[in-house]
Amino acid sequence: MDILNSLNDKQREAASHDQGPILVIAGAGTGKTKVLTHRTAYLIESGKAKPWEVLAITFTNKAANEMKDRISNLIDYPIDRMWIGTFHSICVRILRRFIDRIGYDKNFIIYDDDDQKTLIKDCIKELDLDPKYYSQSSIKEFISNEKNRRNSPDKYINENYSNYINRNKGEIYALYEKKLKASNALDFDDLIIKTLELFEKNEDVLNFYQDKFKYILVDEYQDTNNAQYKLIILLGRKKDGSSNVFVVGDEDQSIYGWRGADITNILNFENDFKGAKIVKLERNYRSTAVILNAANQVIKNNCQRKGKKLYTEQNEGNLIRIIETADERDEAFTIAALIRREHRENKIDYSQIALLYRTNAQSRALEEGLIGEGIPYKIVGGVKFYDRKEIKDIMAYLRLILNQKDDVSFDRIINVPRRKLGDKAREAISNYALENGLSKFEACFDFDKLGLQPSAAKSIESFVSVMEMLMIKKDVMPLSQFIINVIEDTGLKDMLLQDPSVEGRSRLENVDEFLSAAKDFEERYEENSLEDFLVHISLLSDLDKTAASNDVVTLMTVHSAKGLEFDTVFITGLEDGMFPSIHNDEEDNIEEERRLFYVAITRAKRMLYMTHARDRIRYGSHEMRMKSRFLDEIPQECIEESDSLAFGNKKLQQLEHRVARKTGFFADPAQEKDEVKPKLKESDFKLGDKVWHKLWGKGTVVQLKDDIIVIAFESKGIRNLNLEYAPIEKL
DNA sequence: TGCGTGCGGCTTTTT
DNA sequence: GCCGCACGCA
Repeated sequence: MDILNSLNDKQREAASHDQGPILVIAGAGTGKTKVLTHRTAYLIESGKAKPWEVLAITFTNKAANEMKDRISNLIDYPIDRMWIGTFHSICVRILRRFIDRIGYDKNFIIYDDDDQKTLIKDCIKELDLDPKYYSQSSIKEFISNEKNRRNSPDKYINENYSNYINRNKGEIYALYEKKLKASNALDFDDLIIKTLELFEKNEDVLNFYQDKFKYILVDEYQDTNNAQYKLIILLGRKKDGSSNVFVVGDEDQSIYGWRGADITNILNFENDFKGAKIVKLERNYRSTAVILNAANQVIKNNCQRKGKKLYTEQNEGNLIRIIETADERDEAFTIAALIRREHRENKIDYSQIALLYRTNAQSRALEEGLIGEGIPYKIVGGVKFYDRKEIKDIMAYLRLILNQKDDVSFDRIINVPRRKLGDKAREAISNYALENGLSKFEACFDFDKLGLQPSAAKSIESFVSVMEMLMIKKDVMPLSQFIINVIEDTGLKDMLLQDPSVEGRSRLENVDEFLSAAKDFEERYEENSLEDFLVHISLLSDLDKTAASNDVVTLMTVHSAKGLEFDTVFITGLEDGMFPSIHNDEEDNIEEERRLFYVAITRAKRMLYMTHARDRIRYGSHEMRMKSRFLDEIPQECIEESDSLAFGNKKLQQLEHRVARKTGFFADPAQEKDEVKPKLKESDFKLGDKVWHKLWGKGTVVQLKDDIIVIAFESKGIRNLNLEYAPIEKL
């Protein structure tokens, strides 16, 4: 069959597999997506399955969209009838249809991270617990864990009754669940959990979907958590004992353990699905031999793996450059200078260059370097578009209009824009709501019974009448038109217009962008109600918007980079405590950090740079840093180490000196004068000369070319230095 | 009720 | 070094 022609033997073996469970271990860059898409196309083209009988699950919308695009290039079927999506979006689709079976309203809303935290904060306050002992983030993690383990609050409280702290955590969990339910809201975990619950309590629904989905494909199987795993089992194991589950994954790229992903799901696949076939894809089509060699050697240090070794038929390629810099500013400027060089001399598009880091906080310094050199860039992640205050405000209005039980949204906007409704009014509303079993917004309809000052009651009255009008408008206007009405009628627009600051203007621009997103959604989808739009946004991540952008450098965390590839990659901040993160120092976690490093390495096709700083500012103060232990796991023959000075440009040098003066780290003022001494020339040295370096001491000249001098230091190994700037003396 | 100030805690990664 | 919170004043 034509569709399978472009695959290699292993890929074809996987893609054309017929009946029964199969696990495809697909190393980085081995054509995983190709196998998934070609298999799907093959199933349909060969008549084994109708398009609507295939369920393909991915982890990101971006991956889902890419799959759809690529499949539609392979076959002629309309792909919109196929179920291709993330775990979360697939579950929403099922819940939208059947959630009333487990006591929810079909127009439920989805609470994101932020909403969750707000709700948790309310719970802690309501239970009168000290936020010092119960932080929002730890409680959030706790609740998520318990949910995914499928422990109910009651069960947890019973089991931990004697432990005061844990019992209280259980109480928070219980109240949180109660409030969620009352708001007719689901959090991210619920999307999966409630689908499980639906299936478990309604055999007919489960049977319906089991019959419907003749073939199930799961991408990134190593990242499934307990609940997702159960979902696959439920849908995948048919009543007649058969199971056409096709999972693709790579245990070496399992990097979401902290989010509940369970690497044993992939390691134990054969036990869960008896008679499973296993295919390993090990031929890499992405990277040079040097890069692959480094990746293989690094990941070899892990124990939790099935083991595989990537190979390539590409040539050796460039050595990996490891660069030590003075601090994070030096790091940023060095990288910027190198990017310029790659762009100019090697004609590498900016869009083919990525800067990776362990934590989002690192992006700021890097950004400054790029700005300094005038290099265009974009940042993936960090503060997401839909997380911006002005956008969240509009969303809160939209959600409240849709679902009057949404207390979190109500609290957000009741005094935005200012309506002179402060703590007093809020308290009165909240009390009345509690006494009468209403949501806060519903309570507002009884504005004359709340026992408020006349002015406050009047304010609520006008708020309610605006909202009532909007609830009517919702059903008679196209989406984007309606949202414009919301922004104008509620006074949000005037509020933004009144702010003349730069931030104010950018907020207005964001609102405009939001409106065009709504317009776009309205035109693109047939199911374009407000409900649909809100779901769409809730499940969207920043990553999904990265595809269509112009020639700019990409900055992102290593996590975000999974699944992507670039010609040139910079892995930054390779210092102990940073990468690996100080939080993941124990044995188990260090393996996940190593996998993360492995993911980072394998993003690079041609050129890989790694940087680490000696000194980095964290929490506002300087910290000395050691280079990452992971760097020592890369074979010597793959790397070329140097100091940032080897790439010296004017800016960098000035910077270096400013740093020196400020911190006294480099040199004392007396030494600084040395810099004025005549520049060194190539002819000043010959191979084998002994030299003295200000920082690294004694060394021997081993190579000289174009103003770059390579010196073997007794303590520091081989370094490249720029003759023009290197602080060295002939001995 | 709204706004300014000062203090403390915190950063891992995100569908 | 930033954000959120508590407190105090107009």
